[in-house]
Amino acid sequence: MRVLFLHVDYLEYEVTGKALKSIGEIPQERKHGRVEEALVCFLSAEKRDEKDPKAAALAAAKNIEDVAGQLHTKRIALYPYAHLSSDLAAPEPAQAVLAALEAELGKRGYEVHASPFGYYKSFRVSVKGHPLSELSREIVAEATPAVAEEPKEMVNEALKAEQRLVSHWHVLDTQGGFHPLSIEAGRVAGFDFAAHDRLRRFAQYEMAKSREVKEEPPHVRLMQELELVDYEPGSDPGNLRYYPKGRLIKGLLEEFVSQRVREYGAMEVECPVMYDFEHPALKSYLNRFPARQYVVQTPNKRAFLRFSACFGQFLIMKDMVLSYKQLPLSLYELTRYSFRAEQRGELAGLRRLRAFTMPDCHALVTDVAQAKEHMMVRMEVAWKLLQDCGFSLPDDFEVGMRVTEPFWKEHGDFVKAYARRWGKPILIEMWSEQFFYFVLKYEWNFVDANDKAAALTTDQIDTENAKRFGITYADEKGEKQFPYILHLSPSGAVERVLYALLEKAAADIKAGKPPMFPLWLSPTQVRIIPVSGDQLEHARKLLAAFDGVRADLDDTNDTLGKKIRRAEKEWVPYIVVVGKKEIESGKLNVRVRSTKAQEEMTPDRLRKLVMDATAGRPFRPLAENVLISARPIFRG
RNA sequence: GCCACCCUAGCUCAGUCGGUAGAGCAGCCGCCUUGUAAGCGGCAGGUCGGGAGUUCAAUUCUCCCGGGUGGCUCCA
Repeated sequence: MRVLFLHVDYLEYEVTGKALKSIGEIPQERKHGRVEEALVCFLSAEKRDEKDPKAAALAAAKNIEDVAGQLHTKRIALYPYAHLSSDLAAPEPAQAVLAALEAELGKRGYEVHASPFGYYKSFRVSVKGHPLSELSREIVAEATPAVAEEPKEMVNEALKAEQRLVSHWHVLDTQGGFHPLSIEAGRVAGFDFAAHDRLRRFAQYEMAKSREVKEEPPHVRLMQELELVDYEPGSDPGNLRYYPKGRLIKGLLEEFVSQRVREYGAMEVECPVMYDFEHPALKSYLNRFPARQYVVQTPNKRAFLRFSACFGQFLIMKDMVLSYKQLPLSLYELTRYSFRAEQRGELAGLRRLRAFTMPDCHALVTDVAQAKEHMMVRMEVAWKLLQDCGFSLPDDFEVGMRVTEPFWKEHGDFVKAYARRWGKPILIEMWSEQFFYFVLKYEWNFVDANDKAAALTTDQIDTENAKRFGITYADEKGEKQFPYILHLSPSGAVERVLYALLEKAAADIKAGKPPMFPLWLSPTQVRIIPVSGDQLEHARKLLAAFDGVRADLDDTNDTLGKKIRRAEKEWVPYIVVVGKKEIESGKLNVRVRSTKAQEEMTPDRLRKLVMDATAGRPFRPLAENVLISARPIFRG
């Protein structure tokens, strides 16, 4: 609510006409009025007052009383005046606020004159002109616990800091060459990008924030058409639904990432999804992490939903008894979910979500030297993992590295070694000082067809949080030391892995190649199609030859062409057609998606082909009924 | 969150200069028994995203809300 206070000799007004069509008639005697020696309050009720008109009226009454007290007047004129605010309440709630305010002031012993709401009025006013006679205030209702309006998001110090952040950009090539970048005429300059177009697009995205394409990301249509993932209007934006086939793929990715991180040596733990705002360490951590939180009201406190696994693992680590002999030491959790209340317009399909699944692995290391060494160990884990998920490295990604100037000066060799290992030039953002809890952070960014970049794998060297959370280890002398902490997400958010796979497939479509998932992720690996109903029984028996393979059977009585088409639209990698010939020969006619060829082979041979190509990856059985005719449609 | 645009059958889309809507595919029923990306016929299917307003009449015009897309901002 906004109020303009005027201490007046007199105020006179006269109704000239209705301002709102919906407003009721008023009696003749209310159509004009005059007050003398009064405190006039021009009032605008605002949107935010609608939630609790009573509380708004109460807060306003308190303010008016405060001002009236200083002016020693008991006479108050309330004058509805819409022009004080650009965010007005709707007429009904506004009238409710004003009525409640009038009643409240009456109760407090004031003589209250209220001019009518919803009418144009002419007025004359004589203002006294002393220092207190003109005054405006913006009044916000105090939140009472029972009806508290929770802030939709928390904007913390880190977010604000990031907005002020000044940084400088460079390209670091594999020979250690360091090229400062600048923006000239909207284009990134300072490095010859001729052989590195995607790095150019990434730098352009990061530095100039300008987009060259303005299209819907192709993965959105694909995720829907393939019945993998879809929007869920019944939830909050950025919280998606997964259909059986999407759940299958996501589940396999989740299992695979976790498997690899355990093999690397991390210990898997599980932590709560919500945390107390008032916990001292968390409170200060929140202010160093640039993210917006979901806020939840528990029965007796306000909590935020985790946006990563960091604090859960830190709270465990602070209670652990640790020796230098045990470091480096890693804890791991696959967070389903991590929550970030991203701004509405930032959400995009699977690229940017409010609820996402992030593998998060924190390693405690003794010092910078061990941090650097161990970061490279983890880099190899992530490298192999993404390769085995179906990506080409380093081709499919661009490194963005953020580093503080002091770290660069002291450990530039490490950064150069990293670029050499990566095998292509990397983009470096350098900060003159340490704004966040890390001194170095890298991300592997997938740059899509629309020149949008999305970070997948990321690791950081954290120099602050051990102190903040009280995490210590005993060194050789038995003295307590604060370790450094590495923050690795080996694959990045699982949803983003799926996003990148779909975007890659979309690029294949554009290039005239058949789009595919890696075999171990294909919802159907082998589709058996009988030529006609006569072969259906034989085809049914054939399923038994594909133990350990996701094989299904098109038992509809559609034509062969139609059944082939259906399988192709589902991206089935191996389509087995069974007719009279095959029954007689005992061989299968296999339509191979990747080569578009038809090949003759035995059932055993095909099974072995699939088993070999998926060895070492997790397996899940079919997500839906083995018979096509028994499957529902989730989405046309 | 801000600015712009979009929302019609399960899906993809027509359409109504304001008089409550149509196609293809999918679904169901029947015929066909199929040789490598859509066989034929019939039936059924809609609070035209939700609410309010203007109007004799709103899917159509206006406003609000929701969902989505693009841009800004921002990130795993």
